[in-house]
Amino acid sequence: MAKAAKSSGRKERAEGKTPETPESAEASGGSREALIHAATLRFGEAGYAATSIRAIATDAGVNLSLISYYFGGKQGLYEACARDIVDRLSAIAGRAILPFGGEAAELPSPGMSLAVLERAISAMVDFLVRDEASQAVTRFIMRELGNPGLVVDILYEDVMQPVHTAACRLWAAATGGESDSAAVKLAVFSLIGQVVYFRIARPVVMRRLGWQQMGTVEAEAVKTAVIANLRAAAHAVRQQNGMQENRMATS
Amino acid sequence: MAKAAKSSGRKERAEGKTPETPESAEASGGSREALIHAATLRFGEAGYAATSIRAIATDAGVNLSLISYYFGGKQGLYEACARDIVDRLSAIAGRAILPFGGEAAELPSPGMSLAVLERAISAMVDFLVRDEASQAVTRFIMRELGNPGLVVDILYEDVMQPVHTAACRLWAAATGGESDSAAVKLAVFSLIGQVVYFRIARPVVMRRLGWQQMGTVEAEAVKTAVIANLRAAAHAVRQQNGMQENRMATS
DNA sequence: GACGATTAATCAATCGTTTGATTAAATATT
DNA sequence: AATATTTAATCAAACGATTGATTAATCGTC
Repeated sequence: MAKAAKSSGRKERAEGKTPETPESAEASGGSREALIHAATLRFGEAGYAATSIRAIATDAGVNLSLISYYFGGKQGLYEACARDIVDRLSAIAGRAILPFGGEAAELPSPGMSLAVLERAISAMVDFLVRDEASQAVTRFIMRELGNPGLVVDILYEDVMQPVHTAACRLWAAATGGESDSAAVKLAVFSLIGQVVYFRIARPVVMRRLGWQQMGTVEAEAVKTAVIANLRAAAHAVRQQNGMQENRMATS
Repeated sequence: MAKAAKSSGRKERAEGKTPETPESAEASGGSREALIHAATLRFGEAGYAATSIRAIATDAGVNLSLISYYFGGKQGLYEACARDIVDRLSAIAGRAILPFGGEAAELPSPGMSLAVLERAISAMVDFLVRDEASQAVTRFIMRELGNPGLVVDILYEDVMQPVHTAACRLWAAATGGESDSAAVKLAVFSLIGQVVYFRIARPVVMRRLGWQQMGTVEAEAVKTAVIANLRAAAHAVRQQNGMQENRMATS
C-alpha cells in the first residue's frame, strides 16, 4: 500500500530492455515478449522448478498475473520459451548448413564438403562456446535433454535431425561413404560432441587451461583443436575408403 | 485461519545443533545412508530445487526430521551427496588411469600409452553411456557443471584435474609433445567430450541411429567410433611432430 | 535412567494461481 | 460527431497448497 499511484497513464512502456521488438507488438504493450525474454533467461539459469514466476515478472517489469493471462500459467510460459528457442535455432540452422547439405542441395566436392563442415564447426563454437548471450539458450536445451519430453521431440524434429542429416551428407561426400550408415552418423555425433562439451565443461576447461575468459583467442584455440580432429578423422576415413586426397593448404 | 500468534515467540536460535557424525552413525538402521542414496537419485533426476525433502524421506523410508538431524538441512544433505559422489568417482579414477599416467607413474611407450588411453575411453563409455545405475551420478555432475560452485571446485580438484593431467601425460607420450601445452590439453578435452556427449545426447543419438536401447552392441559401436577418432588424431599429431610410427594392427 | 535415534505436529515463508477492480482503446449505437 | 458498450490489458490483493525447518515428545538400547 501507500504506493505512488502511477495512474498518470498506461501508455508509457517503462521497460525498454529489448531494443529489438521490430514491428508491432507495441499496441499490446510488449509484455508478452518481455515475459518470454525474462523467462528464458531465468529458466535457462536455474531451471524450471527453481524459478519463481514472481522473479520473472519482476525482471520483465510486468504484473504477476499477466503470466496466467497470456500463457495460462507457469508451464505455458515455459513452453512458449521452448517454442521461441526452437524457432530461433531452426532459423539459424536453416541458413547455416542446410543450404549446403540439405535434402534439396547439390552436394559439393569432397574438398568443399570438408570446408563447409569446418566452417559449420567454427560457427558452432562461436555460438555455443563464445557467445555469452546464447548461454541461456544452451542451458535451456541441456536441461531439456536431461529430462526428455515434448520439447526435445520438437527440438529433434525441427533442428537436430535436419542439421545432423545434412552434416552426415557432407561428411559422406567428403570422405566417401554412405550418409545413412551408422559409422557416418556416429562420426558426426562425435564431431558435434566435441564442440558441445567445450560448452558444458567450460568452467573446467577454463580452469585447466588457465583461461580467465572465453573470448576470441580462446575460441580460436578450441576451433583449431576440433578442426584438427575433423581433418585427421576425415583423412583416416578417406584412406580406409581408398579415396585419393588432393593436397590442399592446411592453413 | 487467522490463527494468531500461538507461540509466544521464537525461543532461541540453536544453530550449532547439527551432530557432525561423518563416520559413525552405523549402529542405527542406516537411515543416514538411506537418505544419501535416495537423495542422490532424486537430486540427480530432477535437480535440487525441484526435489522436496519429503519425497526423499519417503523414498528412504525415514522420518522427515532426520534430514535436519543428520545433515542440518536440505543443503547439507545435498553436499553430503556431492561428497559421496566425489569419493566414489575418485576411487574409480584412481584405479583406472592414474596408475598409468599419474605423476608418480612411469610413462609407457608411445604405443602402450595409446593403448592405455583406448582402454580408458572404453571404460568411460561403459560407465557413462551404458551403465544405467550411473545415470543419477552423471546427471548430478552435469547439473553442477551448469551452475559451478563449491561442488565443482571439489570435483575438479579431486577427480577431473588429476584424471585430465594423467590423460595429457599419456597423450603426450603417445604422440610426442609437451603434456602441459594448450594443444595437448584441448586434444584430450576433445576426446573426453566425445564420450560425454554420447551420454548427454543419448536420447538424440538413439533416435537418430534407430536404437531401442543402449546395450552392449550399441556401446561397442560408440567405442569404435571414438577410438577411431583417437587413433586418427594421434596419427596426425605424430606425423606433425615428425614421429615415426610402428605399424600395428588396426583391428 | 541416560542418551542417541526417531517420530508427529507445527511453524513461517513462499509457491502458483485466482479474483475483482481499473483503465485505455476499440467498437457499436445514436 | 457524440455517446454508449464491449474488449483487452494491467494491477493489487488474497487464496490454498507446499516448502524447508523446528519443536517437544517418544522409542529403543545399553
